[in-house]
This record gives sequence, C-alpha cells and structure tokens, in this order.
Amino acid sequence: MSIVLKVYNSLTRKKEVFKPLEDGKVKMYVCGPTVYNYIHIGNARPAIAFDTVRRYLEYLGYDVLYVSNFTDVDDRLINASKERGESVIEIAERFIRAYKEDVGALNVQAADIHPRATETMDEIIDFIKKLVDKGFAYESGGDVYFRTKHFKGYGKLSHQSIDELKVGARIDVGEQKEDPLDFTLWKQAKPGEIKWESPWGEGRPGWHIECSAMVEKYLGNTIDIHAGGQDLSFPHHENEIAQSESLHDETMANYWLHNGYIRINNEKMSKSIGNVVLVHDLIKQYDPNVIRFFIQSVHYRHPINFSDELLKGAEQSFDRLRTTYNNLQHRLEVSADLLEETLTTQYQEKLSELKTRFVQEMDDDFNTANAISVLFDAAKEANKVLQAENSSRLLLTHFIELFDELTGVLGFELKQEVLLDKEIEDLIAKREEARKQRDFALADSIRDELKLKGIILEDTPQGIRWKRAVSNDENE
RNA sequence: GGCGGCAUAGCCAAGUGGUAAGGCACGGGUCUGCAAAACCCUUAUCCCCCGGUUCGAAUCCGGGUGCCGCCUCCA
Repeated sequence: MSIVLKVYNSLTRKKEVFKPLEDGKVKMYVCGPTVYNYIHIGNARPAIAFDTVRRYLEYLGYDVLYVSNFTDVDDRLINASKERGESVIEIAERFIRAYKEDVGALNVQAADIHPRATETMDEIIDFIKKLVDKGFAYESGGDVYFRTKHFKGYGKLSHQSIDELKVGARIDVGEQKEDPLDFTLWKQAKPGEIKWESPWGEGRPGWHIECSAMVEKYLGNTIDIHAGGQDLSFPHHENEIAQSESLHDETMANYWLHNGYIRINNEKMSKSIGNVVLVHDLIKQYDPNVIRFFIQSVHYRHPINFSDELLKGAEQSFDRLRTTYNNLQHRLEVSADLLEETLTTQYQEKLSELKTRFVQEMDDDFNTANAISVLFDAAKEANKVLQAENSSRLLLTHFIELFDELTGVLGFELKQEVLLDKEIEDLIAKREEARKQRDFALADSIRDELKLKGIILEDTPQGIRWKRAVSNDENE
C-alpha cells in the first residue's frame, strides 16, 4: 500500500491528503507567544505539537520553511511595562530569551525565522495602507479598522455566519467602528506609550495584522500550513484570513491545524483560578523528555489534562522505553557473547515492519499516541532479543538506531547519562566483592543504600547494570 | 442563543462499519542467592443511556444525560 500523509484541516473539518504547493517543500507558519511573561504549558503544547509536525515532514524528506512570530508589542506588554517600570522592548527581549530557553529544553527546534512585530513594522504599515486603498479598511479617530462585511469569506474558518458572530461582538468605549465585527489594524498611541509613525498618526499595530504581514513577507501569499492553538481560530485566524485574502485575492493557507487545550487537574488553566503551570517551573520538576512524551501520548487535537499524578504515570511509562534502550546499550558495551553475524531476514522484516507502522500512524494526522505504541512494541521485541544468550551485535545496533530514528521524529531522547561518582563506584565494587564471597546480607544492604541515593542496581548474566530511579518513588 | 469537542478496563489512551491497540497499576508463572529488569499468562462478551439503520456498530442516524471549549485580543 502506498503511504500518504493525511492532515485534519480545520477549514474543511476533514482529514485531507497533504499536498504541498511545491513538490518537496513545505511553507508553514505557527502563531507564537506574546512575550510579556514566561510561557505556560498551554504555550508549550503548540510549540511541541507543530515542532513534531515539522520534524515528521522533514523525516518524510520535505524541505520545511518554518516561521513563528513573537508578538513583542501589544496591550499586555504595555501594561506590563507600566507595572514594572521597564520598557516594552526590555520586557520583550527578556521573555524572548526565556521562551527560547524553555522551549529549547523541551527540544523544540528554533524556527527558521522568528520575526518580531517591532521588526516588521514597515511591512505591517504597508499592508494596512493597501487594505485602506482597496476599501477593506478605514481610518477612524486615529485608529484603523478592518471592514469585516467587505470580506465575503468572513467566518469560514470558525464556521460561523456573520449574523451569529455579531451577537457576541461589541464596541469598546472610545472605539469608532462602523460595525461591531470590525477589528483593529492600527491603534493610536496614548501619551507615553510605545509608538511608530504611520499615515494615520503615531500608534502601534493591532494583533492580527502582524501575522498577515509576516506570512506575506517571509512565506508568500499562499502557504501550506498555518497552525496554532484551537482558541486562535476565532478571532485571530479568522481575521488573518480576512486581511490576507482581501488584499491578495488568494487563499492564505491550504491547511489550518489547531491543537487542543490543556487542562489542569480537570479545570481550565487560568490566572483567576491560579493554576497556571509555567514551563520554566515544570522542567525543574520533570525530565523534559517525559513532558514531551506525556504531551504526545495524546493526539494533538484532543484536550489533555495535566496533573502531578498523570505526569508521574508518564514518567513511569517512559521509563520502560528508556530502560530498554539503556539495556541495549549496556549489552553492547559489556557483552563478549555477542555474535558478529548478519541480520536474519526475520529481523530485517521485523525492524522494517515497526518502522512502517510508525510512519502509517504519523501519516494519519500525526497520531503520536499510536506512534508511541509502536515504540512500545519495538521495546518488546528488543527485550526478547536482549534475553537471548547469544545475540547479534548488529541486531542490537539496529534496534538502537531504530529508537534513535523514531524518537527523533517525536523529539525526545531515551539515552540517559548516568554519571557515577567515585563513592558510588566504590560501593558497587564493594557489593560485587561481597557477592563473590556470597555475603548476601552485606551485598543487599549496599544495594539498599544505593537505592536511597537513587541508583538501582540490576544483576544480569552479562554483569551488573545500573540506572537512575524514577524520581517518583521517594519524593515526598 | 450560535458553532464545536469529549464520554472506551482501577488510571491514562488509540480505534470512526467487521467483531476492543498500547502504557501504568493489579494478580499468577518463569528467571534470580534475594531482588530488579525482562518474558509468558490473566485482566472491558463490551465501549454514557435509549431507540433505529445494517448480515454486522464503540464506530452511521435520531433522541437523551454529563463534562468542556469558542463566540470577551486566552495557546
């Protein structure tokens, strides 16, 4: 059977065969964070989900151009600036750095281009100007608004009619819109606020326009994939479509991908509830590999619940894969009983079958949950091989390569460095000596002692093996 | 009110017409000086409820219940 990538397109609400504009190339844009604070795991989910999309596309051989923005000027930044007495630029700079660190810890690759709103100002102003010229936007009291009713496709992404949307729309005080659904393209600066010169006076861009301008600037009028959190579909993405398609008379993006929400202990994560989990803090408590594994154990479009209990479960679960991987490595390092044979047909088929299944699952709208289950099946096979007295070095190596290859697509690592200090090495040696003397009481007490230090010893026919305990057990 | 999502074993989670993946936890066995790891076996006659379509439905249709999201620049 042929293998075809299918993606769920929010625009059509269907899984569609993925066909890029240009053979072998993919242009994708992912809405990035407003950099006024540390990111929370709700920000981390799209970063991870679409990083995996990118990794998988690259795995399939596509040349991916990945653009993700930083909103470095908006109301929240201005408010933060007032509260902290720091400039908008300083705050943005600091949290862009923090974002890169946090997301980097989660093994999210940097975008090819990370444009900032403040560095795209010329293009933004130009974009608005053209919309005004075309009659899709109007200046009013120093602000510029998009004339929603002039774009006939308005509502096509969120599948709402203009009439329905109007019910919830309202005009804020001070705004002079022709229609409640019109949205801001340019906002006049209040005294003391950060501002740029424009044909409509000093001000700053509205939120939605930066993405339209950046997509146009870096990727073109039509791109392959536009992605972001589910909540962005309305109004943000809807407005982006309105802006870009009004100006270009071309489809903005062929595929719209939206990830599901994150919940904390089954509640919405929000500041008012006070349950916002910052990535910054979380990566101190859990191995980022585990966090990434956990997030991808659920399909990206489904909601995912976060709790300590669930994270610890994921840790436990992840440990099975990691143990297998490290046991493979251990066996290769210490064993003298390995055969230098070629791979049997049976195992060649087994390995390629695992890989094929992984690809099929990923082809089905990036079904990482199922892809991970293939990893567990691979672990089972590898464990059986490990149990054999005489295994092939080549086979073990192939299993390691398989794990590296597939976990590389999902963006986590199974390899675990266990650095032993002198004291621990001595204890291990002492225990080995005790075992030789058949002084099991002493040997066991040393083993217990090491366990308290987080080192678990395992005696195997090929010699002693050790690993770090899952943090789970002892932590109070 | 409009639009949408979810409900599968103790827990997590796939599966969207062909007779319930995978993981954690639990129990039994093998291995081990004892463990650990691993392997083998066992664990949902059933997928929120009620009807319907079908040779056949967790999967499609209708109705109901519960939880949740968007429609308020929040990923």
